[in-house]
Amino acid sequence: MTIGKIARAAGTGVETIRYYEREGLIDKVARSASGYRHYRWDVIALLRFIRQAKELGFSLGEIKELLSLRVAPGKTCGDVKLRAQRKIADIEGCIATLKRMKAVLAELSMACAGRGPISECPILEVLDGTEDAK
Amino acid sequence: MTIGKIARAAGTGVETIRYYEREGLIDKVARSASGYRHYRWDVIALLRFIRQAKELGFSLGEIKELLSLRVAPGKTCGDVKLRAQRKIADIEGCIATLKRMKAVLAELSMACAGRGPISECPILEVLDGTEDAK
DNA sequence: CTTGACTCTGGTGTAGGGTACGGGGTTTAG
DNA sequence: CTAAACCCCGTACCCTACACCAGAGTCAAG
Repeated sequence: MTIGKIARAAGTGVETIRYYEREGLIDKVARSASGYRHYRWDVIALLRFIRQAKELGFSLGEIKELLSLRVAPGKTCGDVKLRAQRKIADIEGCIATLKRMKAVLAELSMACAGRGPISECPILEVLDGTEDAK
Repeated sequence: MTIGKIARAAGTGVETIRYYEREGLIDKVARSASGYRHYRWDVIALLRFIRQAKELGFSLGEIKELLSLRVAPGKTCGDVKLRAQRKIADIEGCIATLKRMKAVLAELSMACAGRGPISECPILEVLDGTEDAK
């Protein structure tokens, strides 16, 4: 399996695979005499793993960590679970921030009739910060 | 008011102000004979406006748009309100995505006892995608 | 007058997650 | 045998919102 075939099979780009190799997410792999990378099938599963983890919000750095757990001696499910729970907490923090932003925006939007001139728009007034609307 | 004083007063960096000027968020301002930028007090309010809007999730590009609305002829509150509501929708989309991610992670986390060896970790198994866990 | 704090310009660097390009060598189908 | 389709490497570029730096000029206090 050359890199192009692996890429097509995993639904990713060739450059992406080389990038992951550079970043250490994928092991350096055997080369043919002419320098072509030669992959085994299981790399496809690995690439899928990476994509799934990315979709769950893990960064490539975190994914690298997750992958290294699999081969680290003495590591247990608990280590993986810890990462998952930390990520859940991250996501919750993110959601909370977004909700706060949304609440403020909703309030502003409410306060604005949507007609009248710009100069009297309560949204812009609050953004101007002349009255503190924390 | 030189740029440094404005920056301190507004709680931002000097570079930031010059950046905003380059990006067109702040008008080019009068210069002294030696080329120093010379600001009026109301620029502080403008910088505060930008910060508040950023905190509500508007990008600098969107903020520029908001600012240009203020001086555009014939624009009404409705135009501003529209932007606010679009941003609310953006944020809702973002929250929905995060909630989906969180739900999947929570489920995985639940499924993992947190003991046992890595090789049997249900989290890693699902990420591996051998069984489709969309 | 000197010193230190400030300002100017233009260019570069940062992080994240890649994509694109250019100039080569290789493999494979016809 | 040849042309298309691959592959290699290194580098540069995308985006955002700045931060940092060098080298030079300027301003205010002592």
